[in-house]
Amino acid sequence: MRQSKLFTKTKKESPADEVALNAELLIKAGFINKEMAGVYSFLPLGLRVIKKIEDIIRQEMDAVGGTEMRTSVFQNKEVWEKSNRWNDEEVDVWFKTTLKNGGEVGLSFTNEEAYSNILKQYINSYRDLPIYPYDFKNIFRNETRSKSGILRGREFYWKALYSFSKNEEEHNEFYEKMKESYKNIFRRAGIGHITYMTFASGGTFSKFSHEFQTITSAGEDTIFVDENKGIAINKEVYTDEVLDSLGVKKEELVENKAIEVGNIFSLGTKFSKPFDLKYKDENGVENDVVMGSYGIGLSRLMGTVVETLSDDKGIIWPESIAPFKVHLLALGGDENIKNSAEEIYTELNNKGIEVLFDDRNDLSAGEKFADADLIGIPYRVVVSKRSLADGGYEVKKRIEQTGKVLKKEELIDFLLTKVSY
RNA sequence: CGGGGUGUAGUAUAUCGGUAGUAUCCGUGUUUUGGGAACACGAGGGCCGGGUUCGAUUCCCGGCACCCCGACCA
Repeated sequence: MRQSKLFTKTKKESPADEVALNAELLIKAGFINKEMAGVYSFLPLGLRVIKKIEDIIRQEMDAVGGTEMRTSVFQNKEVWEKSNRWNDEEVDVWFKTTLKNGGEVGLSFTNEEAYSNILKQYINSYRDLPIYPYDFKNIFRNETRSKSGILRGREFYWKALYSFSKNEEEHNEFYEKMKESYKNIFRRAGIGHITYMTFASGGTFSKFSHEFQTITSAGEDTIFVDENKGIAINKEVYTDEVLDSLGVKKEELVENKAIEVGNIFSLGTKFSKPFDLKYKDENGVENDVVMGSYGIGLSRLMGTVVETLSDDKGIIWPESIAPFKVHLLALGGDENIKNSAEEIYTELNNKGIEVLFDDRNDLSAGEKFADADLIGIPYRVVVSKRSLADGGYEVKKRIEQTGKVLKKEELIDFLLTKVSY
């Protein structure tokens, strides 16, 4: 993509109405636009990041047998009355509105009811199970206080998968798979090293739920990390009894602030009962379906990455979710430079490498460098009088201070080298 | 929802009961091009409603919006 066609521009000044680092950097760099408290639009660069994250999650969900679908945002009152969650006393984050004919509808704040209601028609026999439908969608929560930029919005983008299993054993087997799946996702998104599977309160049907908590001072939760075991315990279940049952020692735990980027939860029959989700087994006997829920906030994950990976110049995107792999800068207006830049731009595109090409005229080198640092694309390639005199193109990683000059073929080889996540 | 704070050009800010200033951004022109270039000219502003006052952006009251702390949640 040519930067001359990218309508967003970077800002020098930090927004006055944001304190959160993620919002500050994402707004300055032109990834998001604030609409109101807790509500952000995703601009071209921001949407590319969201899509990259979505692709990673989709791959991992499909790998465990997930089937993607899309539930509606408008929610039917009658469906939610079955689980007694239409009630404002039970759920205080509903956005509700009224139809012309006087009927009420709500905007999705979670998906258990929608899935249970839909799957009711399709689950009859043991042959129909297990199944793992999931979707990506915008979720609406009327938070009393949204905060921290895109870490906690009133509208946010998430993935939710629900597992429908024949029994506890089958459920548990899948649940364990999802633990690994989630670890893969956060590793691939570039925050695996600071993200811990965290034991949290479980509800009626299991002792624990599992949260995936990323260490950051911007976090809302307090967790106790056991570095050796690679796990953590949420403050909400931090008791001697729990520590004993997990076999961890208090003196080996380190307290940290963290943000919950995902969670997995055993639901048991909490929803299959009210929705009458049953199946006949091989003997013709009716059994309750056993459910689980598995959520990830994609917009929150994006914010978490920014919150944890940046320097004083701007964002440092992990290659896996960066809006582009390469930021190509043409410095100066010589025909030689322009032609060389156009040439490499075309070749990289042909090789399938995503390039943001700063082809803007009349901008100083310093301004292009500053923009590149702020936007945070992993590889910066410079074409200039100097680079051409040195025999080619200067490539520098965002995380490194100095680059090197490569010939065209060397550069292409270098950029084509696969990085594994 | 309790507590605290803030509302001034697109953005970030200053001052002031009496013509609202600066930077950036934007437009035009000339000169620039390896770390947010220089000069000149130009365009652009007081959240809403009420009150006090000769006069309110400033003081008072109400509202709304936004931020932070707490409570609550992916």
